[in-house]
Amino acid sequence: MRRNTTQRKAIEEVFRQHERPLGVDDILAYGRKLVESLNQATVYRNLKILIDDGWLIRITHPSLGVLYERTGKGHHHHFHCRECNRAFELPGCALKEKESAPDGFVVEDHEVFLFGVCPSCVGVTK
Amino acid sequence: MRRNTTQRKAIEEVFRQHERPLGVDDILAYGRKLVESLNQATVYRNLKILIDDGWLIRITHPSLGVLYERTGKGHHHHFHCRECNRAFELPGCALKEKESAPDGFVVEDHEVFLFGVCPSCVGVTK
DNA sequence: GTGTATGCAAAGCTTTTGCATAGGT
DNA sequence: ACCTATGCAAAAGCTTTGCATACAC
Repeated sequence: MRRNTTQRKAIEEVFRQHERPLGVDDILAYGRKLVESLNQATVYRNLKILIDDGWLIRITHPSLGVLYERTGKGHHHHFHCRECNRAFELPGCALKEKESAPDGFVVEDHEVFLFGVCPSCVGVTK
Repeated sequence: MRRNTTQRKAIEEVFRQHERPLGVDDILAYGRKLVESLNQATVYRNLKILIDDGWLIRITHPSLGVLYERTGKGHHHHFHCRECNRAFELPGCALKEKESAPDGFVVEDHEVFLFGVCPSCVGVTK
C-alpha cells in the first residue's frame, strides 16, 4: 500500500508553489527547503510514482532537457525564455495538424516549443 | 590543420546515405559498415567537429533523444513514426509564431515535433 | 618526419538499483 | 509490529577525456 511520506508531500508542494515545468535540479533544490534531508534517489523514485499516478508528466525539452509538469492542463505548448531560462506553459494551440505534414503522413499528435523572451524579461535592460 | 580522415569521411557518407536525422547508435552502426574499427569516441569527436564546421546540427527530440542532421535544409519540422521509430524532416511550416503565444511574449523561434505513422508504415498490417 | 586524430580505457554526469533501517500505517 | 520508502553508496547508461600510437600530410 502506498504511504503518504513527508518527502513525496514536499515534492508535490514544490509543484504547487511553482506552476511551471521543473527539472530534477529545481525539484531537489526547492524540495530541500521543505525537507532538508531530501535525497536525489528519493526524488527520482517519487517522480516515477507521481507519473504512474497520472499526477505528473515528463517532457523532454529541446533546450532544457527533462522537465516534469503537473497534468490536467490540457493540450498546450511550451515557451522557453532565453533571458531567465525558465519554461512556461502557454494555453491554446495554433497548429493545424492536418496541414502540417505532406500527404501520406498520418499525424496523431504534436509538440511545439517556442523560444524568445518572456513578459517579465522584456524591457529589462541587461 | 584539419586532416581528412577515413573515419570522418565515413561518418559524412553515413549522412549522405541516410537523409534523415540519426542518433549516435545509428551513426556508429552504419559507420562500422564502412570502417570496421570505428570507435564511439571518434564518432562523438567528429560529430562535434562537423557541428563546428556547420555541416551538422544537433537536435534533442522529445521521444528519440539526441539526433544529428545535415544543415542547409532551411526551417523544417520533424515527424516521428511510431511504427518504424524513424524521424523524418518535413518541409514547410504551418505555425504562425505571432499567434502562438499570449501578448507580452516575444517569440523568436520555434520547433515542432509531429507524431504518427509515416507513409511506408500506413496500411502495413502489424 | 611531424603532429593531429584514432582506439582504448578511464572518468564524468545523470539516472537507477541494492541494501540496511527509518518511519508511515 | 509490519513492511514500504528513505538515504546512502554502488552500478548502469551515455558522453567526454587522457594517453600511447597510427596515419594524414
